Amino acid sequence: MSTAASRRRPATIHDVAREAGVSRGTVSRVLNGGHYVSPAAKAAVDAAIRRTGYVVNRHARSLITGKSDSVAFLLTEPQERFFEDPNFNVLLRACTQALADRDIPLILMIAGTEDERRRNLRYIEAGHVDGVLLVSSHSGDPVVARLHEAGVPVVACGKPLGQTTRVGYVAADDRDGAREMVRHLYATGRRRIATVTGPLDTPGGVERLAGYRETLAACGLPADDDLIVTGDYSRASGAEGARALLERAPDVDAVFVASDLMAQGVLDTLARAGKRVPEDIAVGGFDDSPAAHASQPSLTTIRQPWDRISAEMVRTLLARIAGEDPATVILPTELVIRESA
Amino acid sequence: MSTAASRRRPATIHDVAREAGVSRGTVSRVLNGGHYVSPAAKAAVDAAIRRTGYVVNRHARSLITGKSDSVAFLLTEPQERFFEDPNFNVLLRACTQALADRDIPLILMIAGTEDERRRNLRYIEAGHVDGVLLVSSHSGDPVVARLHEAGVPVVACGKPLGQTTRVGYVAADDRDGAREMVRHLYATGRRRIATVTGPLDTPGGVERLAGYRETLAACGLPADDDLIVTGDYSRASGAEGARALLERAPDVDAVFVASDLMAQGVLDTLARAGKRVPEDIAVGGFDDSPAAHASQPSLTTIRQPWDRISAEMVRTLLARIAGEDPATVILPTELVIRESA
DNA sequence: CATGCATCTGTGAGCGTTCACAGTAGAGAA
DNA sequence: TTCTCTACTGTGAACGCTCACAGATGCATG
Repeated sequence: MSTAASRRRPATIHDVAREAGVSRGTVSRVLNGGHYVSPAAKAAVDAAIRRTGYVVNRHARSLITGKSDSVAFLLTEPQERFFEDPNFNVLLRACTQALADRDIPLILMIAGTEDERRRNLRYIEAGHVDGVLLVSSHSGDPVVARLHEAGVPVVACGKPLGQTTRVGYVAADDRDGAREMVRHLYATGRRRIATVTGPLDTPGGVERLAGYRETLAACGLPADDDLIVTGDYSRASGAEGARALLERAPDVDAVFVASDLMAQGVLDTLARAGKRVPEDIAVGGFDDSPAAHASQPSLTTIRQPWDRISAEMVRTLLARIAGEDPATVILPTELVIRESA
Repeated sequence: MSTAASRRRPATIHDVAREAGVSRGTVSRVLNGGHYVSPAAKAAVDAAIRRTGYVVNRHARSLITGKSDSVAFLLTEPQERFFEDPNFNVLLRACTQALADRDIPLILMIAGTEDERRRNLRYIEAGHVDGVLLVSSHSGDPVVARLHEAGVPVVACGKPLGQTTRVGYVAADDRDGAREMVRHLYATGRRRIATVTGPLDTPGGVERLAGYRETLAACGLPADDDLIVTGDYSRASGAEGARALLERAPDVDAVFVASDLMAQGVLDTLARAGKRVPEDIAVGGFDDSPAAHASQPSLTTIRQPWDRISAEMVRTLLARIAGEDPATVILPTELVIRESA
């Protein structure tokens, strides 16, 4: 009677029901938690599922439940940033896996251009995904507001700046990480501590600068605008920033750089200027990217807990989808001491 | 009468039909190409769609067509490789965009462990995607055979080694790229040309080594096994390979390294050994990764046309889904001359 | 005037699920 | 006994769409 699953026509819930000698409803109940099903029926259904190789048709299910059982990973960044920043990779991978653990596929969306943004929003607003993991660090991003308006659950990576709507997000404690690094530089005897910041329309740029300022004040060091230059997270801007710093304040003995990539640029410039690191100038980075321990000298930096960030993003997004209020999660960073400071 | 799309209940094809004063069938025909529809009806439907904000429910469509209108991007690689190799990023992004142009969502799947592999295969075999973009460089990958057996259209990135089944793939011309690099080294006067290969169970490892050998022979240089060391694409293995090379053949004047990342390792070792690049030893890489022009000295390398590779992968996969036979596409590489050779 | 053909349109059926509801059986309480 | 409650099971009706088919129209052809 029973036959193995045919490649041609995949087994349906009907086939399973017939095979198990029960009704569709019972099979469906087994599929959805197994409540109100007798042990005997459940066993029969399980066996029938195994025999037929049945896999639920998600389209049919989604059609009636109205849920898609999938979420979007939406990246609204200019192209370069995506490639230069290794954090995105870690984040993407960890989110994919955290979702896979719950059997939820991740749909990757990249909105670099206005046109792509429109297309992706259309897709999302049509209800084709249950929620959105948003990676978008720039302030005033209209996507956040649009999604909120459409009633789509969203969890952002990093605090979305300049938003009037309340949106859940998960972030590392940028400010405290910066504090910790500057405290470390101070503790190792540095007294003229400069900084190369990130763009000031990103949370990382703003918060890390704030942590730097706070700690300088707390240590009793004077605030000096000559010690602050603004970068854009690129290696080139780090190199440029270090040049400016050396010119404006030749007596600097430490630089807190708001990203490892920029720190590479800083190291380039310092090497070219004949400064020894860390003997003449200590350099502290941020991110603990793979480049951090590959650089010469290896980089003392602040590790962001990307695995936990991803896990929390997925967890809070699913909670949001289940009806909970937007949540904010701030995760602690960790100082990683290597050669450069 | 007509009202804007309600956030609560999205417009259905019924709403559009009523709004346009036609039947569901006509609306459906407009949606699917507009054949056998009078201009007047089409205009009315288009207007109604715009007014209602209608977006097709893909689940309902998929339920009846049996197609999901989505494809999977399946990565079956050990974790490290994914992060270290910038090519994956380029590939992933370009594929996402090429698919987005055709309004097809990309579902990202990562199968690092056996468990993940099983889960992803189950999902794919259930027919939840129409096809698979496969990134898996190791030979004898059982995934290829499984997918083929399940009748799922597949296009691989790079030639799948050790497969008995015929599977379509898109690849750069590794062998010719290697030839070109070795020819370049020869043309600039080098006569003791060594190589650090990739793993020999990957197409890149095999083909680039073959190109190296061919060109040596074509140039009338003797084949010397002391000049060949095998790496694993990691920076560390490049450093290790260079050490072995310097010991076994102290007179080498050039190294063709099968990846930029390994070439970084080679440069590290050479610098430590006091060798000048390119004066004492020329170094040629492969990939043209971002690191190639960031290294000291910048790396002469072979560029793989990742944008075209992605575009071709998507194109051939869609053709395969449409019923065409598996296709093989080989794309030309390009020599990029910088400081190291 | 019938016939054929191409173009256009509406209708019913059905894709594979879940959900609400009705119904059954058995156990315990009144 | 009879009633109520709980645990379990089956059945129709959707969900929103496409597809096959039947029908209608207009126009050229025999």
